[in-house]
Amino acid sequence: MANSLDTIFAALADPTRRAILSMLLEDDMAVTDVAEPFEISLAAISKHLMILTRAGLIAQEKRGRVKWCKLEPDAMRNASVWMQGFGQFEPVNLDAFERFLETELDSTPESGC
Amino acid sequence: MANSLDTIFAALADPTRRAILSMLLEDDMAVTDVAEPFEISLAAISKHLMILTRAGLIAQEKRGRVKWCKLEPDAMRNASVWMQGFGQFEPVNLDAFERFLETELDSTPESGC
DNA sequence: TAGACATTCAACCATTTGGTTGACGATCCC
DNA sequence: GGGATCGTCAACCAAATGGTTGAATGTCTA
Repeated sequence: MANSLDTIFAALADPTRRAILSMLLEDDMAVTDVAEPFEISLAAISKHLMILTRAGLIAQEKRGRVKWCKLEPDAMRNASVWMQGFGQFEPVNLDAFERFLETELDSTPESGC
Repeated sequence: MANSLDTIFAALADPTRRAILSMLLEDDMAVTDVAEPFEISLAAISKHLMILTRAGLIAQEKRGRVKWCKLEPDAMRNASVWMQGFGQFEPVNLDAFERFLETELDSTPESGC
């Protein structure tokens, strides 16, 4: 059920949840900090995080009274691979590839060993 | 509005719609033929096709009384590019990349100039 | 121990979604 | 022209979704 394309794409369909994922791209965050930039209630954010967790897109770990959220790349990769099957019939994706490779090269040194 | 990540991911979240997209990967199809393998009504299929069209994932063209559906790869590529941004912080996607590049190399000669 | 903080639970609400059915507008063909 | 075929529209329905609020749980700290 986690990592199924149904739940992954449904999770990605909401702009709030995509924004949360982008925030987590920078760093792991506590639930309260995730909620801070949004107008909606903390309970609503909690639900969004539950949906992202069930989709396998993030993982939550409780340390003390704080629950930390971090990206879990596998699920997104699964969906990405599925989608790439639809790119095969056109000579596309090369620019995206180049941008990806650049980012890869740029971030490798500072991401450390 | 078409090609927005909201509508694209929402469209991809439904298994029936993903199955339709897979069918269209093989060939363009008329609405009735798209509906044939499914248990649900033709009207329901028509709605699914409308959602896929509004998301920019397919295009529909009416010739005579038959409406032909064909894949429109741009929208999916947009979403795919967005998703690839989440692969950058891990040394992943390389296998998918390799598979893609192989397909790319295989299909380039026959896709012509 | 008491209070503050972090997070979720439970009940509720409005809207959207995915499905149905039946009627309808086009179009093909006899 | 008239019947079959293709597809959508309209009205309806049940379930899911995204939000709210208030109470509850668990944990830190003074």
